[in-house]
Amino acid sequence: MRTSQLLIPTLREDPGEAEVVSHRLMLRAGLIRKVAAGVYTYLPLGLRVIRKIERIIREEMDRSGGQELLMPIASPAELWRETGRWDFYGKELFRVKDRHERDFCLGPTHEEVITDLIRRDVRSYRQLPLNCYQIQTKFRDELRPRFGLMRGREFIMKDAYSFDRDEEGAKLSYQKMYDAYQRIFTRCGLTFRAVEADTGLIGGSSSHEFMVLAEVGEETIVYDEEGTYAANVERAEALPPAETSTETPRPLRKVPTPGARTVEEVTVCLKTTPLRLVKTLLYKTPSEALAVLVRGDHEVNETKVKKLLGLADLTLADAETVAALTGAPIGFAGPIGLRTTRIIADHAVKGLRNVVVGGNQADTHYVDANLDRDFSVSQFADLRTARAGDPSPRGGGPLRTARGIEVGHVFMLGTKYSKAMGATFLDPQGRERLAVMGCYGIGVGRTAAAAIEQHHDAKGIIWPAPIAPFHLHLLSLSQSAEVSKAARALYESLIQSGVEVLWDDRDERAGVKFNDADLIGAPYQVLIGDKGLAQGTVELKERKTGEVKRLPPGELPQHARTLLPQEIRAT
RNA sequence: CGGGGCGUGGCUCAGCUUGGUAGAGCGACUGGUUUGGGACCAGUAGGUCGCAGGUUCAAAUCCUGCCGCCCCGACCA
Repeated sequence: MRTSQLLIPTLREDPGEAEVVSHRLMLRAGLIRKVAAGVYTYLPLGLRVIRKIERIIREEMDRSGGQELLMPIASPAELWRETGRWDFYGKELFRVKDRHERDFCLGPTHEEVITDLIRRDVRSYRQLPLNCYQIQTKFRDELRPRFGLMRGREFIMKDAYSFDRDEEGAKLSYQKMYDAYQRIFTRCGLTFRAVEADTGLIGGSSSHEFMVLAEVGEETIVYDEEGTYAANVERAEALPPAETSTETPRPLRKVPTPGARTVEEVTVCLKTTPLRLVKTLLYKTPSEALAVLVRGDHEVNETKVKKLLGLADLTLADAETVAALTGAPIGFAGPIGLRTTRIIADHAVKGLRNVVVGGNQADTHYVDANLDRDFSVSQFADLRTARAGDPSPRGGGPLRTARGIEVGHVFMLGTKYSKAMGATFLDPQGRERLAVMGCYGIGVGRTAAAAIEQHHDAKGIIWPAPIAPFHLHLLSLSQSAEVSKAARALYESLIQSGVEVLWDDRDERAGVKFNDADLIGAPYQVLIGDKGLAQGTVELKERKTGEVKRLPPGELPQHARTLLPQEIRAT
């Protein structure tokens, strides 16, 4: 295509609203424009990238037995009430009313809609297994949309749903998708890692996230060097400490700790270490107040607490609640004499002796408190957040942490949705069985953003060839008749040989074209200028390395094809 | 939800403290000179200063409310 006829509004200056690299470059290179917070228009160049990614996804999904369908964006509240997610999903669900005041939502994901379809039209084990997918616009009213396509309120997502006769079959379906995802992100040119993940609002028994490793990633992952364990920190297991204290319990004492509210302040005040402290965090759940105990140097993992208790909602208690439970302001809560029965604790608390805890009285703590003698705990569990340096739960070396962008997520759903919605089929014996489900998502726009995060330099984007908007950017460097003629001929012959070429045929100075080409980031540039033509050559320049080859224009189409990835050459 | 910041031509921003005829650079358009890394000269067009109300002889500027956008935080007791 020709630049003079395409809408590619590149920006010379950095837009004020963009913070991270991918967002900035997408705006500057003319890929996207914002319509509202977290809502974007895809311009021609941006859409080409989206389509490239979608195409790779379709090929790999189809190859793995998926079949494409398309579900509506709007769905009625009734379906969501059946699974309880009309309430459970909370404020993130984009809700709308029709003219009759009936509730609808704009789908953030489509388990309800697909399960409704399957329960109506799939009756027999003969129709299973089934894997249906779609690439559709999704809506999530994010608490904080940010970073352009990285976290939008409206975004394009591939979502797939598998239905199997039994657990065994479901595992197979899951594995197929897991493998397909490996191929998809590899083909997109990404450096990524599959990690164990929390299942969040989707639910189900287990899941893996596909994380693109990048500094700006919103997720933290932990992993061991041996590669035996990698997980989202929300989920990462923390092993109980190997050692338990053998100290002799000393008598409990109440001591003044004026103004010492934080672990830091208390340790300074009492000249001790966080390892000898037990923090008491008070939470409110929809039904009760709850105390969670962790060692002073540890952090409560709220995801784990929610999961343990089956809660959708968990918030730290406000000052009022804290006062009611402890009789003290925030900062002095402790398990001794606390006005709640529900006290749960992290494993690490169990082996401690003679610890410091809050006194449930202003400016007061207890020292030499001991479990069972001075306070009791109704349940021990893994409730803390894993951190760098912890032993790997799979026995490998110490855990490390990294940042990741979640581009894909695969879930083993089990029968959560089929049960709630009655998606059953008849097995060979004529017995009614619940379909066993899985679901699998990929953020298409986020994948594009992640690719830019991993592939750019100071001048602009450096697209991996398979998802580049064009393979080659042809720059005619002057308006002379010779250059125009040669460029046109080359443009035609490149198209003939199947190369996707963007020809900058504008009446612009060479510098402007160079800068735009570097910004837009096609993997290769072809420069045609009067100097080169006088010697019978054009220049082929690799965007990534800046390496230049001079060759006669006639040889270029042939040569260009050899540079393109196998899968593109084949098309 | 809390805190902070911003909203002035297509873009980046100045002007606001101390009210008095709305500015710059880039971009666009016209003509000319240029032409291998964001040219130069001359000229032209383009803004209800986010919206509403208030104070004032007079408001981009002061006050109030609302809307939009960006960033940080959302409690580790």
